[in-house]
This record gives sequence, C-alpha cells and structure tokens, in this order.
Amino acid sequence: MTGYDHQRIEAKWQESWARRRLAEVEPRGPSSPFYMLMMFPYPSGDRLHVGHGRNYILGDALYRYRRMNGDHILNPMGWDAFGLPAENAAIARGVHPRDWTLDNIRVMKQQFRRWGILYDWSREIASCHPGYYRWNQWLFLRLLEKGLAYKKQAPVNWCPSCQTVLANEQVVEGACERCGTSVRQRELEQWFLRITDYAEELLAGLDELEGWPERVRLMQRNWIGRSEGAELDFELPEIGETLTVFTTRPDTVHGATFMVLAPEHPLTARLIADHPERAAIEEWIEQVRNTPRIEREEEGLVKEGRDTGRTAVNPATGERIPVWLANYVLVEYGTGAIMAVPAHDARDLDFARQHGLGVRLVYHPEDREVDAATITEPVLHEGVVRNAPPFDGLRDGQEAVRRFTEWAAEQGWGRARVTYRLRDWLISRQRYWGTPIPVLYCDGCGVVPVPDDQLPVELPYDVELTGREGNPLARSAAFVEAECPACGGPGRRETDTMDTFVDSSWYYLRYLSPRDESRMFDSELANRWAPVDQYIGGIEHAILHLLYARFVCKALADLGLVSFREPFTNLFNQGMITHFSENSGRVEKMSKSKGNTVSPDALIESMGADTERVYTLFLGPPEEEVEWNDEAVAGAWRFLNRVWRCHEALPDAPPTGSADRQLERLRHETIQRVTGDLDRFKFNTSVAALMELTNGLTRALDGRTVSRSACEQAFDTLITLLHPFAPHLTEELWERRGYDGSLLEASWPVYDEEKLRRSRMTVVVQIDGKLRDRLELDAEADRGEIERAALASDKVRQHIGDRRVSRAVVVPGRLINLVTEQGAGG
RNA sequence: GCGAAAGUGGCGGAAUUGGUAGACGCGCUAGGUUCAGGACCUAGUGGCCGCAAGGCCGUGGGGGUUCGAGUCCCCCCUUUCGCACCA
Repeated sequence: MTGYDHQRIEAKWQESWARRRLAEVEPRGPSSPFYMLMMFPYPSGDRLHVGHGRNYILGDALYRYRRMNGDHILNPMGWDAFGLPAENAAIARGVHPRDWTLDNIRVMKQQFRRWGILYDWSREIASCHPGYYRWNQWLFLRLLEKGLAYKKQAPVNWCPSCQTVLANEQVVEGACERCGTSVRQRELEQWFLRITDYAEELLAGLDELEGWPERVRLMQRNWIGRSEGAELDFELPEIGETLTVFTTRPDTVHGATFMVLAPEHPLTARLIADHPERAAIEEWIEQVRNTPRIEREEEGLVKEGRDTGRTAVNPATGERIPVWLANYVLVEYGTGAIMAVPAHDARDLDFARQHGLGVRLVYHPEDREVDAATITEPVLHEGVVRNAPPFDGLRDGQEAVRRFTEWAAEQGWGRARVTYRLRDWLISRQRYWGTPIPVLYCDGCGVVPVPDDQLPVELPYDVELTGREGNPLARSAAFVEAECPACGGPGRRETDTMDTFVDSSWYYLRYLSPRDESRMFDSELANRWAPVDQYIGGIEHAILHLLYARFVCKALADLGLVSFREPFTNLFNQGMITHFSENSGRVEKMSKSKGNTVSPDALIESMGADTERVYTLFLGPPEEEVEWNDEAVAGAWRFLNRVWRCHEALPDAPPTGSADRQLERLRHETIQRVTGDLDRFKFNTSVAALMELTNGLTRALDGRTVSRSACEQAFDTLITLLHPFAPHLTEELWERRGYDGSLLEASWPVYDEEKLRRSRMTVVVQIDGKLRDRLELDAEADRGEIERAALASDKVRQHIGDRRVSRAVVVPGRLINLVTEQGAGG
C-alpha cells in the first residue's frame, strides 16, 4: 500500500519499546495504584489472528491511556501453560508438551511485539514452571489442612480400548475421538475442593460486584442455583430405612404418589435385593451409569424407570406409595431422590402417565374441583388447597410453603433446607501436563501430604506420551516410587495432576512478586495493589474461571493471606470478532477451525500494525460481537495517512489565521470526547472523534485559515490523543515534531471548559413538535429573545398561519417548541 | 421452557438526563487530479413526491405517556447469547 513508511517506523519503535523497562514507570499523578489484568492466555500458536488481537489491542490502548493520564499502573502478562492441548500436540507430533508450550509462548510474544503491545515482562510468569506450580501445591496443602480439599469417588469418561480417561471434549457422540470405541463411565477416587462451603458467600458477593457486567453476575447466580425448600423424611418399612428427599414444594407433600431414586442412590441395592428381576434391573442401572454425563444431561433423553417393588410411607397421608428408580433423577442434586407429585409437576405427571401411577391433587383451580384421573396438565399456579385437611383453603405461594414446612417440622419428619446446584470443584486430572497433586500413599500411614520443605513435587520431563494406558506419570517409576515422609517406608506418589483452573485462580497475586521463592505471594503487596481494578477477558470465562478465582480469593482471605474477599473489582468482557467463512457461507466467530481467520502478518505488512489496531478498535462497541470487513480496513489506513500528511503540511500554514478559535474549540471538544469515551471503554467513538479533528485540521491547512501555531497545537494534541490507538505512527510524528522522549511520558491533554464555549448557537424551532426552522442566535440569548426570534421567523409564521401559540417550551441552548392551540388540542 | 441482551440507511455503527435521528467509517454517484493505480482531493448519498423552493414519511410491528419518544410504559414479532429432566 502506498503511504507513509509504516514498516520502517513500526520496526524502529518496537525496538525502542523493547529496550524500555515498564516496571520502572513512576506515577506522575496523585493516583492510587491501578492494577489492570488481561486473562491468563493459553499459549497456543493457533490464536494468532486478528480476532484474538482484539482484547490485547484493547488492553494496550487502555494501558497507554491510563499511563499517560499519570496513573501508577501495573500491566503484567504471563501464561496459563498447562493443559490438554499441549499433551495432544505431543501425542500427535511427538513434541514434548513443555517444548511445544515454550515455543508457542515465544511465538505469541513476538506477535504482541508486532502489535505494539506493551507488557511488563519483568513480571512474566508461566504456570508450567516449578517456581509457579509449587505454590499451587502449597495452596492445595493449606486447603487440605482446612478440610477444603478432600477425596471421593466420582465418575469419569473411560475409553476401554485406550485404557485412558477422556475429557468431555474428547468424547464425540458417545465414542472416543481417537479410536471410536464406546465410552464407559468409571468410578475413580478423585480430589475435590469444597467450593460449596462458600456457595452462600459467592452468591451474596455478586450483589456487591457493581463493576461486573450484569449478564456475568446472572450467569454465576444461575450456576450457583440456590433453592429454598425443605427436606422431608419418608419411611421405607420393608427395609427399615428412611429416605430423605429435598423439595422446593413441601406444600404438595399430600400429592406425593410415588418416590423416585437416582439409580446410583446408595439405597438402591437394598431396595432391589429381593426383586424377582433383580439381574435385569442391575443391568439397566449399569447401562444408565455408563451413559456419558453429557448425554445424560442432553435434552430429549428418554425417561426410563424401573419399579423396585418396594413402598414408602407418605408422612402426610400415611399412604403406602411405590418406590421407583429413574434416569432423570440425578444423584448429585439434592439428596438424589425425589417425592413425585404428578398433579403439580410436569415431569412427574409424564412419568406417572407412562407407568400408570396414581395422581392426587393438593391444589385445585380456584373456581372448580378437578378430577385427578383426567388431568393432562399439572396444576401449577393460582391453586387453592383441598384434600390436605389442616390447610384446606390455603393459597399456593410462599406462605403455604412456610406453613407446610413448619407443620412437617413439628411432626418431626421435615425441616427447612437450602440447596445449591453448585457442586464441589473436581480438580483431579489423570494427565501428565499439569501440577502434580502433592500427596503420597503409604500402606502404613495412608494418605500423607508432602511436607512444605519438599515442594515442589516436580513433574518429570522424561515420560512417554502415547495417549494410551492411563496417566503417563503412573508409568514413571522414578516419579511414583518415593519415601513416605511420615514413616520413611515405601510410598507411592499421587499421579493425578490439577485442573489448570487452579493455576489461573490466583495468578494475579503472583505477578506482584513473581520471583519470590519463599512464599506464594507477598501479602503486603497484594493488599496494596489488589483487588485488580480492571480485568479484561472473554465472556467464555464468565462462569468457571471467575467463580473459581472468587472462591480461592475467599479461601486465601480465610487463611489470613489477603485482606479482601473479591479478586476483581471491574470486569470487562470484550466481544468476539466474526468474519465471513467460505466454508459455511455464513458469518461466524473467527477461528482456525472454521477457516475464516485474517492473518495479522499480511495486514501488518501491507498497512501496518497501527492500521490493524485503529480498525479493530473502530469496528464497533468493544463489548459486542463485530464483523470484520476486509474492505473497511482501508479506511483506517487512509485516516492514518491523513494524519501523516497534516504533519507534512504544517510548515506551510500562515503566520496568522481567521479561524484559530474554531480549530481551538474543536481541539478542546476532541479532548473532552476522547477522554470521556476512553473512561467508558468507547474506543470506537474515540476514533471517530479523532477522525473529525483530523478532518478539521486538514481543512484548516488546505484553506490556510488557521495560524501555524494553532495548527501545530491542534496537531500535537491529535497525536497525543491518538497514541493509545496508533502508537508507532504517533511516536514517530512526536519525534519529528522535535520533542524529546516517548509519547508514553507525555501528559494526557486536558480540556478547558472556557474554550468549549461558543459565541453563537443554533436553536431549533419546532411547531407542535415538528422541526420547522433553525436560528443562529447569540449564545447568551435568553428565553424571551429566543421566543421573539422564533416568532419573527418567516417560515415559522407561514406554518403557524392564523393559529394562536398557546405555549412555548424552551430548552436552553437547544430548541424552542411552539405549541399551537389546534396542535395542543388535536 | 426459563433468563438476558438486542432490532436504526446498501453495510459497520453514532445519538450523557426524553430535546436537530443517521456522527465517524465502508460502499456508491458525479467532478477534479495523476504516466498509471485498489492512490489522492471536492461535492453528494434514509425513502417518496417535486424542475425547484419545499412537503410528506421514517429507528422491527401495534398501542400509550409527553409540548416533544430511537430513548420511557404495555402488547406482539424477530434475532443472538446463556441455562435447563435442578425436584
């Protein structure tokens, strides 16, 4: 592309910035520490396209702006380096996960440099480094001490042919993605973190997080899924047990006509022990168990059930009701069993009709009594209780729930109870590329934590990765065999590694003292800089990562390591960039797999990184999804070239000019707009304002209407304001203007209210709300003068005709609306 | 099904508290400039009627509040996103 020599300029300034040490920046203003953070990126080379550049460019623009504004600001970058893709790449290509990861980090750093993105690399961390992950292990041990880490049986996806555990994403239509074998569910002992202990606080804390997008808070609320209800006890006389269920509708207990247990429920075995078709039922249970989780949670799963032949006693009516097993009841939620009330629950009614089970109504529509045998839809709202003697006449609602719960409690078979959908955090991964969980197993001592002074438990480099036969760590004798720290006898190391969300749940604290070998992080620094003022990242982390990070923050606070309980004060989620995809013929999210990416290299070569940055930010509102338009990029390129040409034209500006005040006002307006817009993340309108200033300056220079000094002042303001968007070009122009030092050290311009004032104003004249004329008046004109001027206008008089003006509404500085009698009446 | 957000020119999108709808950019049209260009400059560009002046209509659809509604309220339609046998 013909234009200014962007390649030479960009290379020159990238080199200059690389020599800087951002850590040494001192605050110029009286600002308090501002801690800005991008989400911990996964260093996969695949993400290098303009779609992914968006959040880094956005973060860099914000960083440069806040810095120029005089903020004491921290902007670190590091790598969420563990994870499954590295292990897959290793298996597919025979590269070691560590080498693959480090290579990708190198490529990504290079790309950041080409985008002109500044990070404080002295704080760089990588979670796969033992100096980082030893603190995952240390944290785990503290949680273990507090009872927040524990082990229990949990199902995993198991490929019988590969003899290995599969992640959900490795299961394709119920089969192993590698060999196509049907995936089975298998129970394994696994490590969990007790996030549910914090469910209530995690939920309540959301109300205080006003700097977070409402949709993220809502997603977290739904994920935690608090529900109030009651626990009710049902006797199982044949086996002499009590079955406890959770229900949000204890007020419908009289309508419970059967019970349903999850097939995995602990009482199942005893219930079917003497069943004549026990073998068949057990086979069916096995089949349900083996249905992969994802499928079982999918919509449209066929509801299947089996009668245990046993009965329970409905504590409200004393009736004997059948006990069933069904695949739609989940063992993880509530107590893993429900009382089925077909009259008032659609799912239960479905199941009752399917298996010929009884229906009993508690609530009836207000105006009539309905027959249980004939209803086809459950009675859900606005009902009135009948057939539940102590409560007849009571209305459906919270009051009813409360009264029934109290009643059940008085009789000793029920109690109020809150349940959450949130489950404990399973951190065990049967994988190589992760943080080893720091415990050993000893025949004599059982589970033994690794003592702190023996950390880190290092991940061995020398392992064989095949993707088969379980965790490669388990086959490494050098790793597994270790001395028991308690008794000195032979022990076996835990071979499970941690979920990478553990790494990312506290990394923001490690940035503050990244090389400290004596502790996880420096609490004093943490309390000074954190919580993070501004967190930037994609919406895809709205639930898991952000919830885990909040949980770990609270746990760290309870360990006395930090004095705050929420890690991120303000959260910004940038939207994805979409692009037309040749493959599908549709506009889709930009990604390698869809083949609709735009290479930053080609773009940077033809029009430069500054053009890519400006266009990316100009594209649309940053929080929304926006479509990349290959043709429109040229608009940003033209804009930057106009700026360049303004600089070339400056020497030709005349010594004095008639329109100096006008340009000066535009200059101040632009400062006001850009500053306000950047504070509100409105990068797109900031760029528009800068284009307007450029157009104004171009016109002034062409028309020779503005003095050279005023033009120069406007130009200097322009490149200063433009710097966060187009850093290379503006640095070059700043130098060519003869200023010393980087624009990064220049102060952000301040506007002057006085200079924004106009001597004339445009007043719009409406008649009955319709625009009829515009008047140029003195800015000082008062109500009366505006009204007189409006009534004096020929156009206005024509439109009013012989009607009478009954009222005049004046909006100072903007408009006057004349209301005529007919207009007001009609 | 539940929840949320959003519907504005040919396109991406502007429009603090209700106060000139369409900023800025792309595209398009005409003219200029250039050896040439996918370069640059100038003017125009929501629709309809009109030679023009000007008029009428116009922010998904319908109603309402108001001197005044893209903006607020009610109903409906569409799209996108999130969640879901959650007892």
